[in-house]
Amino acid sequence: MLSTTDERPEPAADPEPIGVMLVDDHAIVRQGLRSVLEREPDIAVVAEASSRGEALAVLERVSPRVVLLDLKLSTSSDTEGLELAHAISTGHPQVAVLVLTTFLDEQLVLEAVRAGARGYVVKDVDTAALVRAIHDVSKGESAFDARSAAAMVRGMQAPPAPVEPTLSERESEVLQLLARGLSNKEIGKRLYISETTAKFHVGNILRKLGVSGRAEAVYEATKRHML
Amino acid sequence: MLSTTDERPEPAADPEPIGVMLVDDHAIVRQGLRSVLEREPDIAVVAEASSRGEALAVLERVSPRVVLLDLKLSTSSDTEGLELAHAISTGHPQVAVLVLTTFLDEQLVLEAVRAGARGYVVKDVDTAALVRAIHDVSKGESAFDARSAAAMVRGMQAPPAPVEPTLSERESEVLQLLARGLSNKEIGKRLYISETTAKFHVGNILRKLGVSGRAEAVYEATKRHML
DNA sequence: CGCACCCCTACCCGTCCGGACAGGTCCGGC
DNA sequence: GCCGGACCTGTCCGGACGGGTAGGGGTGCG
Repeated sequence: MLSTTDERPEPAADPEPIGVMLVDDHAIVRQGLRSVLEREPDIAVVAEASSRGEALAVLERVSPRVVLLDLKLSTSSDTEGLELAHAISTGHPQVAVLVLTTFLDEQLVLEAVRAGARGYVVKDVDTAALVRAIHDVSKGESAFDARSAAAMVRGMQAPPAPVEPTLSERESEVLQLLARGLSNKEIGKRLYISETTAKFHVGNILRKLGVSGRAEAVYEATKRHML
Repeated sequence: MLSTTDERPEPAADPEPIGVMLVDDHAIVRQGLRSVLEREPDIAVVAEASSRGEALAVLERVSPRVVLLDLKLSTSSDTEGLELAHAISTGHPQVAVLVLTTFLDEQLVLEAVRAGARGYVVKDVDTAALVRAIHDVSKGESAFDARSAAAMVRGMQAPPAPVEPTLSERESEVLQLLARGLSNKEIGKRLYISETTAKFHVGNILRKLGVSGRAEAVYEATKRHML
């Protein structure tokens, strides 16, 4: 490689900067991250993407060492980011996925790891921590900020009841109506089934959610993003 | 007409840059915004704050023309940002509050305006739009990106039932317990009141929320960020 | 002083809920 | 073919729920 390009006064670092790709659907966030990272001599932002499809398309052409993925569980599609993380880490195993997110969701840290993420950093941290995390994952190590790591540990050692109950198709429908305050009779009418059947489904929902009443069911379902 | 004391020497290029203060509890976001804005010759980031208290304290010393306020309804304290917006716009009327947020919440746009915000921009927009918004509010105009404006219009012309019901202190407590599935009897026991009284409060909650049952109450309360 | 508002309590009553029985039909997989 | 699962239906019953009516207390305001 003929490094005829530029004569840096810095003889030490950057034999080759770490190529980073930014994935976030917010242009301003991407811009901000780019500005922050461009100050680092050994980091180069080599690509950006604002969606799942775009990210995967770009990865066919360029191969960054690190993908900085903003997992915003904001816009309803809670799992979209996780799917993308999984798609990247399976399809491009040489690329390290570093999840950057706004909130610390204990559950989400675990799911991110399962989806192949090599690190999880909450946006709350200072710039230095983010840069450190990028360095870490680029070297094949994992990188979790203190709180994420703690959340992960807590999640790991609490496996007694992690099994997310799976509602059947019908039960999900009933749950929707249940949340809007419909009585069993009304649910039955709406779904063209008898009140008895509606009660049957409601009972199953309560059992699966581990709750003892409709109100609590709505509360739990909300927390688990089932509504 | 606010063209007051200051005599501009140069009508042309930056006689004085627009002083902007950043309020966001995420250091990375602040850093990113600062980087973006520093590229604008006629904008100067003159202060930062990461919390309500800090912001108000800083405003005692410096007087930016624009406060860029990140209203993240993420961390539970949904109204904290709104309170800050209100505090700033009442205590420092010469300061324009420009709300910058991650999500477009129809309700929140209206509340922000009521709280005195002069503009509302979703982070999703490109940098140029943000810069334009800062210019606009600094000139005393209002600035809303297309979607926020649309949301505001929709909200405005739908005033038949916009009156947010206000729950009393006690009712809020009852609502919390209600959502966790407690029965009237249990609520009474927990709050050291009789079951009858618990029923009384629950009834008032249902009436104020305009719903007909506990389940629906939880659903509505969740939607209105009351839990 | 009324008046409004919030908080607390009691009784009645019809409805609904949730659980426990006890069945039935389909369907796909071992 | 048998088994499990999802889906559907019924009956019984004690308790919870929601609405109504009718009071008690306290605070703060004009």
